[in-house]
Amino acid sequence: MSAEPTRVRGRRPPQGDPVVDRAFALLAAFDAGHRSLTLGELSRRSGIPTSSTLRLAGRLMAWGALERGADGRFTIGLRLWEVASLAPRGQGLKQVALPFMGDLEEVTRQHVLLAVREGTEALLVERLSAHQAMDVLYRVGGRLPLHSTGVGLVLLAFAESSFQESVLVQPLTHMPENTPVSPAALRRTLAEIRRDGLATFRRRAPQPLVSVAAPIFAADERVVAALSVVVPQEHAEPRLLGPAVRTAARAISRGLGARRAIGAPPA
Amino acid sequence: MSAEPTRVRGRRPPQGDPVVDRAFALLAAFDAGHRSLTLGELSRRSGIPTSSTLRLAGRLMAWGALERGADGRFTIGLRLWEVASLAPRGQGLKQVALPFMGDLEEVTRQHVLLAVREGTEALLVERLSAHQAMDVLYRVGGRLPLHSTGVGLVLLAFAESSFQESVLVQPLTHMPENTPVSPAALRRTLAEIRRDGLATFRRRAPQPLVSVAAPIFAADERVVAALSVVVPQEHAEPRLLGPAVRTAARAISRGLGARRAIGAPPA
DNA sequence: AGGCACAATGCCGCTCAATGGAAAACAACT
DNA sequence: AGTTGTTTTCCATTGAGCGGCATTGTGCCT
Repeated sequence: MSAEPTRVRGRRPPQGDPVVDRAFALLAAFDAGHRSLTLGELSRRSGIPTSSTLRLAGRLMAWGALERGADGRFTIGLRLWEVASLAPRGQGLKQVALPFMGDLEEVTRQHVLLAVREGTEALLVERLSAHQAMDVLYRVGGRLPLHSTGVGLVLLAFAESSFQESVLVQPLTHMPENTPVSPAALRRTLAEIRRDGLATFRRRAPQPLVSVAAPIFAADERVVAALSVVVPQEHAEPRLLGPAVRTAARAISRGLGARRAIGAPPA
Repeated sequence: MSAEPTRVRGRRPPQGDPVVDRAFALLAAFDAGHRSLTLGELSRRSGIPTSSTLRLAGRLMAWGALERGADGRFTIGLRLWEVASLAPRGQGLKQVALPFMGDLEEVTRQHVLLAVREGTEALLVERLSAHQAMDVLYRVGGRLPLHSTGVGLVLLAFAESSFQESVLVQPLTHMPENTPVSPAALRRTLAEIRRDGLATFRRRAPQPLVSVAAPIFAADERVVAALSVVVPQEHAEPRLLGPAVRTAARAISRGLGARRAIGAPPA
């Protein structure tokens, strides 16, 4: 009966995720270490078959979410950057903060960081660094741990307590040194930060440094971001840095519409 | 015959664009004047029926491309900003340029702009502005005309000649004043810019200002961006600004890997 | 408090856009 | 010319996406 070889081409394969999710999976295949990808890499990293990857990537290119160089490698497109710059917690925040960050940088001549909380990490929204500043730690758009950076501690200290607990439950370590963090000590640190409206974080490795961070309040009186300066240990005069950071943070809060923007305890 | 009311629910409606295009149409519904949208607004601005908009927006939220506030309004999500920050022509460029832009700002105490070409316009990648600087003109992520801004003229002057012609063919006007641009004069201006590696653009309204711009070269020796300072007319000493901008632009080019980065004519 | 307009969400049966394996075209190596 | 890996084209199938409609929620003007 099967004289004819009956083409089995066309049998619809089992499907994966919905199209939209796949499209964004393509975008998520890019990271700091992989800013440009070939079709094959894109396919492997996103887990989508090559042919589907090509079809989808083609659509993303047509819109401008991806670009393709002369060598055939894909990169994130400028059109995506353009709409993404409308993110209130990204560019919107940065726009208000940047001039004040510039002031801080001029005074300290080191690094000035602006970060927000995203999930269980801090996301670096902006960084100003003088030429003569110490080696760079984090890049803009990158993620920082909440429990072992100045900005992270501030964001954690002013987060909802339910979220704090979920973080404190997990085992935490300071990363380059790989030393464990005591939950009790961290709890005490967070209380101090809330009391002072200021966090001071010291790190030994890779270089000894001090980070002084303060919260930034939005119009609804909640903490939306953290501002900090990072200076080398020997350079440090935290007693002088504290007021400077707090003042800048307060100025930014006022720029965001906060009225009673705190930064110091009522008494 | 039609005794039964025969439910016509379910008849598949005529479809619009493919899903992926629609998803990005949702993102494109946001702009500088509309950073947050209700479901209805999002639906109207993207041309997608409400129910479909809700379903799609839900998926975008699950991924983090959109966020929804307590008031039900949608905004661009931070996760999108995060991947978009990997765009080589956006953040990548900015990362190299920022320190040198900072130097320029400190000297001039006014605006420093960094822009790339995107389609027939310039896209503002970064802007530094001192507090005491004159009123702000453009925002980061916004678009500028090629033919009536300093950075735009540089990008146009160093673009492929086929593209230049396509621009020169169209009728152009300087915008706030609404005066027409003479193609012959523009052609001469572009030739001068190529010769000098420097553009000087003056504008009367809304305030008299001078913009001095220089090209930034990438590793392949092509112009990928333009750098400029914008200062008020009375303040201006273009003879001094020129070398400063050119030096900074050259430093950035070198940072991008350009070896023979020009900025002045060979002789 | 009733009526009106608009916004947001839930529901569901129909179909066509999206699907991935196969194979061809292309490239870069021996 | 053979081997290996990447990119692109082709296509028969089918479940994910479709939007009209109904319902509920929310302000605003009588």
